[in-house]
Amino acid sequence: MTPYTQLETFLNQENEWLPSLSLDCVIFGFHDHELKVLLLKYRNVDALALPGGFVHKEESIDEAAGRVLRERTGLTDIYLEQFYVFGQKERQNHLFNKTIIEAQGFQLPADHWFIRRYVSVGYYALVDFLDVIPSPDYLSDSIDWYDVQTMPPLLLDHGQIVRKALDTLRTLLEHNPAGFGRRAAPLLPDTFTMADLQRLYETILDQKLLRTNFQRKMLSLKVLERVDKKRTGKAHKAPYLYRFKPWQ
Amino acid sequence: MTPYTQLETFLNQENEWLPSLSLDCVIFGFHDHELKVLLLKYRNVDALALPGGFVHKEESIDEAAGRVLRERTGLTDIYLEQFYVFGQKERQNHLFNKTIIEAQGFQLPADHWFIRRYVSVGYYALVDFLDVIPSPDYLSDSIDWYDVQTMPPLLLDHGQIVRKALDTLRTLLEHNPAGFGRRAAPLLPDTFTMADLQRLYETILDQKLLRTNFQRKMLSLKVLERVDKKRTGKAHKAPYLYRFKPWQ
DNA sequence: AGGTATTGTATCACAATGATACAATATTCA
DNA sequence: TGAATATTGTATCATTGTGATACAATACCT
Repeated sequence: MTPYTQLETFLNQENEWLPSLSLDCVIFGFHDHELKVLLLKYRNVDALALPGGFVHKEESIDEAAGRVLRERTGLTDIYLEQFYVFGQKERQNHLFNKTIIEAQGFQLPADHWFIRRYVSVGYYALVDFLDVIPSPDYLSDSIDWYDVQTMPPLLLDHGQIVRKALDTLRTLLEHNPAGFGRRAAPLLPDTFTMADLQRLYETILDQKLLRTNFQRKMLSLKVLERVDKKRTGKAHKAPYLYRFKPWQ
Repeated sequence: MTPYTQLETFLNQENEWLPSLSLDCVIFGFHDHELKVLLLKYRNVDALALPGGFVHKEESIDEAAGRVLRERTGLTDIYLEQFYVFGQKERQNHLFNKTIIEAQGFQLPADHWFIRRYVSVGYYALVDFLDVIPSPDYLSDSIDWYDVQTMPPLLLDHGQIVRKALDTLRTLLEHNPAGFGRRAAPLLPDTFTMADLQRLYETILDQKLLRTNFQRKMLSLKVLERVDKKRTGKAHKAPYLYRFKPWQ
């Protein structure tokens, strides 16, 4: 099917979806000491946006979020969590949707379902950066990882949505570091050093932590398992490697 | 307007609302050392349900929640917070809605907007028990306060919604007692004793707290202001009265 | 006027945390 | 080859926060 007919098919699928409800996924990865988020760029539209989607009439919103994540990343069985509903009347996603469709050469009638007002449920996911092979769909030019700290301004309220997701992550990490540690497992390689883990925490919290106390704290949580010595070619004492213990 | 025509008008208002989106309000009050929640009973239907509503096409979901609260309690400027979205496909609110309408003697066509699937945003509010004069509307028999601990089973997933709201309150109270203290102001009279405050905390947390440590903790938060001596007729040492300090 | 139940505060032990010190060590480089 | 280097693992000290207990103060009752 050509992109053009795919799009046409999509635009005729009004009855597939629950009206006025959408969802946006903030998909976090970690690489090169940077917290990354998966963003896509629509054809002929300049700014970046979150991957999002709609809810089938016969699926729960959690299932819909899992499906969107799978469609975008190919990943299954990923921890996904709803964190907020964005329902400002000024969201103007209808203008945004009109723009990305018209950039493809289509004209939409004023009451087309795709350019109505949507209330959007925000979900975030923590995924393994290396497992994701981003591949753009028929609406988008590209889908890629961007550093959360330095990403360009996003379309609509998507910048706010990313910030809220980050806030949620921070709260989780401050109030329930053990729970976070487990869910954060995909963000790190199978085994990692304490310094790796600390960099992840520092990136999310956006603050420096005292190395020695961080180590003490992490070990006291009993969620890490010491593996071996790292011996790779660094000119210092070789650090221990750790992995997350299996659940419970 | 008679209840009958009011209901008829309402059932014709499909275009007023955002489709597939509803909201439910968990309105908490505190009285007689019990945490209460406002529940309504629909005419000719036995079980209890949360007051809920829909979102106007020209209002944000937060505004809609404020409006629903105002319609039910007459209260304005109340702290309201979104705490979760309930989007299971098995929610079956359509069956529930069908039941409460047919209990009024109406027959609805199978595709009527009121008996479609809804995804519901949960909001909670903390209000002054004494300020609320519950008055039932044309769909409901009664609206009244029920003790959270002993309330009867609720319709649909409304029991789960109340529990989730309580969980959110608990988390707030454990991780941010100062922030909670401020928002909880409507739950207590203008001035109150430390024992009153402790009973509120114990009720929400559903656990006993050590009196002396509770007092120390609360005073350390710097959100309370000591007022006077209580002299009312209790056969003990008169406790101090406190009030919440104005914000910041 | 003494008894009673409750309240306000002090204190002790212990756990958690911030901060600093220092020895151990894998590699590099003189 | 062996000292230099940067980092790592652990110990320790001071401070703060918390659970638990003790006790004096006091408003009202009888």
